Amino acid sequence: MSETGYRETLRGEVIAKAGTLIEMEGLAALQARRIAREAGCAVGTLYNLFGDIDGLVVAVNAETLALLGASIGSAGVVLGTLSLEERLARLAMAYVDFALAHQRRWEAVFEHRLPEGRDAPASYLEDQDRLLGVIEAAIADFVPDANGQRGITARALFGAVHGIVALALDNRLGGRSLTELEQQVRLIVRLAAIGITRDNAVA
Amino acid sequence: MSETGYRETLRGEVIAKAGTLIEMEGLAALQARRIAREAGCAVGTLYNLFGDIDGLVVAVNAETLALLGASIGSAGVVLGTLSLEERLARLAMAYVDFALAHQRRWEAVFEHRLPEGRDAPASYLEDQDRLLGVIEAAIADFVPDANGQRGITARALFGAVHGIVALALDNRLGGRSLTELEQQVRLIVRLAAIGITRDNAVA
DNA sequence: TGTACATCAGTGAACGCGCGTTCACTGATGTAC
DNA sequence: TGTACATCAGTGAACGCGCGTTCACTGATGTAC
Repeated sequence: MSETGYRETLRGEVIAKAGTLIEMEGLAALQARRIAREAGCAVGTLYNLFGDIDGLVVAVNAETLALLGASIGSAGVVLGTLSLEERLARLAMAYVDFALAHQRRWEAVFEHRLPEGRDAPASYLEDQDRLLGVIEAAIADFVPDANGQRGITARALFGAVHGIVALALDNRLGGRSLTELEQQVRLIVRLAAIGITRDNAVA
Repeated sequence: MSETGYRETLRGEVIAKAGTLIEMEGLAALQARRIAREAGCAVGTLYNLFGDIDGLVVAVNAETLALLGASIGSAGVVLGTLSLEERLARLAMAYVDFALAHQRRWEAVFEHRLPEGRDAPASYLEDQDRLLGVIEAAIADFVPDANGQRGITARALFGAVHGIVALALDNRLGGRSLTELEQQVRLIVRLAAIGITRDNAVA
């Protein structure tokens, strides 16, 4: 379908440069003049390609989410016949690794706010669903799907790990060091795995 | 010691108005002219009182953290002889209630970044320690303190609940509705409680 | 008590900067004849 | 093939705005004599 013309290429390059810039100096460094200079195009071109700066940020964030999805996805396909705890640990560590490897870029996904009334593109939701799908698949053997229980569990687990990671990244509350981050994630994963197993045994 | 003079009173009023403004319209609405107008003082006065706008934000955030600390603290003192799960649930719901009641104000604590090289006041850390202290006290009967295990557990639990709440507040990832938020928090708390109990029984 | 002076928190018009955004223009490419 | 014209992505100087911040000034309060 889409023969990648010059326009597509340029667009991709700008997104890549913008991603790097965010990764290096954070979302606030993504200014029109700055990214134009670093991507080697004119300021006006950014507006041709992305509408406005928010559009560029959204494009970068979408790519970031897709990268995370791919990362978690690869971790998900090799879970084979592992124990529940080990499955959760693999997925959680994939998330931790991604967040640490793309720290500021990952923060930007949550930091950026669209102006009132404008909302994120559909791909955000799709990537989100794909992510949760991987988790749901990983726990499918252990959690029944009655009443959407499996979905709730997947979301709760994702949120739990996310929270621990987020607090560790800006150590405003909670996390002290990277070792502690890993300890905390492994702990919550172990507790959840035990809890899920016992809970089903009882119920 | 500090007779609350006019200056102290004014300072308190400005912080209160700024808190309300953030609560209503978010951190971005806290502009010098705006807060000066709403607090009924001159722009320059803000600089006399807080040094700069970041100083004002820090003051508001410190107050927010103190309020949360008080809230969790009150929940903590009535745990009596409740089960572990019930204890964790009470604390977690206190957190959820606070975050929902002061949504944008609470987001501001995590949204605001001090300029490079300047760091948050000591009171941030103190409030953080107080918060974790409450959680540690709640789990003390169930988690041994060897190797700082209790502290790790407290942080992990806090982070887990925080993550679920944070994702629910901006529903970019994870949380769909408030009912789901509550379901997820109750679930993670139950799983953790079961996990902690069984883990100790086994180990 | 009255007067002259010092102090200093409070004031707000004005400054300067940096940002997102625009738009008249350029020049490469495609099309018609 | 050659010429004239149309198109349109790309350009970047210039615009305008809104922000944080400053600083010469005001006037209320405290102090000295």
